[in-house]
Amino acid sequence: MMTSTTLDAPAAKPLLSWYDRHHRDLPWRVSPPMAARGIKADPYHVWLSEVMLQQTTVPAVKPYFANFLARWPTVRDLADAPSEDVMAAWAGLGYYARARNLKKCAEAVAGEHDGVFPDSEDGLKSLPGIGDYTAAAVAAIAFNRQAAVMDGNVERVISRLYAIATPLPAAKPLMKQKVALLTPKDRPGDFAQAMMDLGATICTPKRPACSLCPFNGSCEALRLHDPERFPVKAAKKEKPIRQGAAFIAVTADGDVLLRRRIESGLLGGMTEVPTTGWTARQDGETSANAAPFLAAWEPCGAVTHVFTHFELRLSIYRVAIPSRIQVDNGWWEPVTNLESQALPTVMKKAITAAIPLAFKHAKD
DNA sequence: CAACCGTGGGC
DNA sequence: TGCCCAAGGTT
Repeated sequence: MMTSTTLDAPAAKPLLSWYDRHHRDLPWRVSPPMAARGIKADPYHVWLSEVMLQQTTVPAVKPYFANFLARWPTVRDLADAPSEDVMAAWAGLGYYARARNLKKCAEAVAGEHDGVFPDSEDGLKSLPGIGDYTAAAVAAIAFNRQAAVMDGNVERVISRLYAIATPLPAAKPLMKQKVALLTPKDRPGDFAQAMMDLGATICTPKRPACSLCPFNGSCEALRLHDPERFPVKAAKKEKPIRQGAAFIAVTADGDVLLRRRIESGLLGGMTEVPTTGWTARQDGETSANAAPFLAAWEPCGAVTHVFTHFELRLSIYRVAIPSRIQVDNGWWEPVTNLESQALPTVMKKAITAAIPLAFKHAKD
């Protein structure tokens, strides 16, 4: 039997054929059988899902996507919504700049584009929160444009197909070239989604199922018997630890003191309980003198929360007072209303440490 | 370009 | 259990 060391160049056809048989059914997706019945993708749905899916898993996005569409069926509805409502609806999904930009983008589309999304990559990329990936994805999926869509999945597939040894992110331009050469004029949206489905279900980071891959006859990494070696990434940096304290004040009526964080930076625009600054460890005392008002603050444990680039250790203090006290930049919210507030996960953890039953599905 | 920016699930 | 990772964008 003859063996060959040369591989056929990958082609889009086998991937699209694989996608027709093995595509995932997702709430925001017009799958091939639906497309065959003449159903078109709604750019608003595509855009909303793509923004939610930035660095976020499909299972995490599904309930948020359904809730957003139920509350704001069109991009104009979202543009007209109060920011507080949008931030509250986004709470728990993370990367809150996405929610702020989502609102700005909806306002731009509604106000400057007659409620119609631009149908070109350039037009889309000029909108808030839409970068290289999302512009290409919306252009391809919603508008059938021959755009080269490259996300983390595609990077992994491409890096393996061509055994690209250059580390990310330096290898991105080369990878994008390869994607552009592979992207077909026909069904570019399905091709993009197929590449992502392939990366999510077959060409996985660990233990890829190469025997099931439509590219297994033309994958250089597989030929080298080491697909997991790709993509090569730069070493990660160590996560520093920061400390602080959080203060949960409750009135006899069951109201909790809340504040709004500034618009920019970490958890920007979200709701919080009063806290100290979060600084690199300053031995022991996490100053209870930074409390929102003078009272007999009682320590009630600690909360650890891991952010993208640091670990936070919050000392929790609580106090029960007879009635509301006027506090600058703060307001009192009934405990029964906390569920509807724009509270990020770390704040729910802090509140739960002081008021165990504050949230119905609170963790211990 | 590198730092910043959340969260939850899987192994 | 700690680490890796998931449909990235902005500054």
